[in-house]
Amino acid sequence: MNSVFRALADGTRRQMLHDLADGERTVSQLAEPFAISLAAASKHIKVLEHAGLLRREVRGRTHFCRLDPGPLASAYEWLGFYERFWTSRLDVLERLLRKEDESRPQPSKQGDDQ
Amino acid sequence: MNSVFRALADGTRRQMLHDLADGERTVSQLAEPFAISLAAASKHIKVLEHAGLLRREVRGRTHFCRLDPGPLASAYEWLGFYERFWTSRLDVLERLLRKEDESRPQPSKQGDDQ
DNA sequence: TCTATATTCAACCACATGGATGAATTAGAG
DNA sequence: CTCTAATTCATCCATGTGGTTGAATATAGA
Repeated sequence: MNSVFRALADGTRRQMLHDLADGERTVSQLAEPFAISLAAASKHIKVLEHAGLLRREVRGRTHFCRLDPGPLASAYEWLGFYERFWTSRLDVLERLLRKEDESRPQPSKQGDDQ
Repeated sequence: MNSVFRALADGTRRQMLHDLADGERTVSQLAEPFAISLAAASKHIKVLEHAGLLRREVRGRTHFCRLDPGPLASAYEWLGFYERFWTSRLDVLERLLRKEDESRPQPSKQGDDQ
């Protein structure tokens, strides 16, 4: 779990995952959108691989990567434990009120509700 | 999002969140289960706070912490994008086969499928 | 075989992280 | 006011991270 969340804690790697969601990609293809060296991208890919989020298949001199959703499912499951906290009536009410607050930046007469 | 996943990438902090799921906790209470200094626990709590996962209310000399589920909901939502990958028929089949494989450690005749 | 391509490896650097420890801050309790 | 409790601050340390660069490895192609 540690390595999974750690891997997700970086925008570069999250976008790589997003790219992999469209299908198989080579290391160069994954690196292409970023202004970093291939070696740096290679390290990111290794982090994803170590977290089990990415599987690599070497065909010739090219490394083809594909998404492995297993750890994402585990993370999703872990977070699911807390689902009740953001779907509870109290929390929904609280967020509604906060949203109300944001869309009404004139604190002329706060306290109509609640 | 970075800071949220970063905060979740540590077992100590994940357990703190789990403790907070049972209700309000003080800094000392959150630190108690761990064999680390209060200062170290305080740092963990600050990481959670910075990620927006924890709200702090100072009453007297005691800091009371409670869970803020908002960022967890965001993370959950982010992961939800990939849900189709672990609920697709192909993936379910693949995981079933892998589970079959694990429960049958005699590789006498691999290659029946595929 | 020679060369270009795809990728990793090995150092190196700046900075973040998780921990310890001891002093500082703040506030109840007597 | 003084003592103690709750917490942070400041400093230090070892290790990890994200990045660079240049060399190494391995394969495809002429």
